[in-house]
Amino acid sequence: MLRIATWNVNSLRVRLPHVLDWLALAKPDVLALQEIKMQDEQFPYEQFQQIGYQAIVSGQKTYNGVATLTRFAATDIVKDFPDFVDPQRRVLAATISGIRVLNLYVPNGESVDSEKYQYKLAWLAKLHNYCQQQLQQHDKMIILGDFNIAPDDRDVHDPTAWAGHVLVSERERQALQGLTDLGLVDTFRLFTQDDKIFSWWDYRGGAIWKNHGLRIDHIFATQALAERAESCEIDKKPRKRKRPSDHAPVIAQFRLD
DNA sequence: ATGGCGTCAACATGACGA
Repeated sequence: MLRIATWNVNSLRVRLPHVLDWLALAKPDVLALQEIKMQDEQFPYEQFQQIGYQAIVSGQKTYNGVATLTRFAATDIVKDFPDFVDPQRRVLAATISGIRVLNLYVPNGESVDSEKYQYKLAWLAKLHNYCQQQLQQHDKMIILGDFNIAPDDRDVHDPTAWAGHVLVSERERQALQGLTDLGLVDTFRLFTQDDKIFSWWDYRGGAIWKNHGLRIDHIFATQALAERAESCEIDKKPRKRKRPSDHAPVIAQFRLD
């Protein structure tokens, strides 16, 4: 059995108590964190070590930064897409228990007419190439993180208001479809076709209490793993605590032999 | 139409996020 989760914590410094509490309750084997907003030297390795997790980190001051906590050894660590020089720390690949685990913080994109949107699309093209290359070497692969893309209108609280905007725009959705075309499966949709289930809610306007959100945090898996998937769920409880991240953790469970 | 909320770096307020 493998329990693996993803959570954009929006500052690990601020959210450390929530992360420690959630690890104790949810007991994942692996937790992919995004937006840790700290450098490697500031990472609280000891506090995770004390509860049985080792950490691999690609940190960055102020913005971005990803880390993967794991109960099992992590090898073959990669922190950049090949041939893509990027000071922004958004990628962390490792092999854990024979599974290639790719932790991602996909760029936000700001708005569809911005430079940052072009960066997002270019970044997603590099991701596609990297996945294609990795899939040739690994039949068991999990790609998880904050994708900053809602796959379809079921994943959007108000599709009319959001139509054409960044996070739901056609070109981003096509990029995500490109991963599906490579054989990667959105594990959440193996278990429910319900609409209005979200992983992110705006801090403003009490969005969590009105369930005004988006499903933008995902756990994709290759077919070899998808057929062993037992669940994929979003845990809203941490989002309802005081001083929360604006994202909730997503956790999937796989049967392994 | 704008800001709405939170974090960071810094010490005022702008950048950034989604």
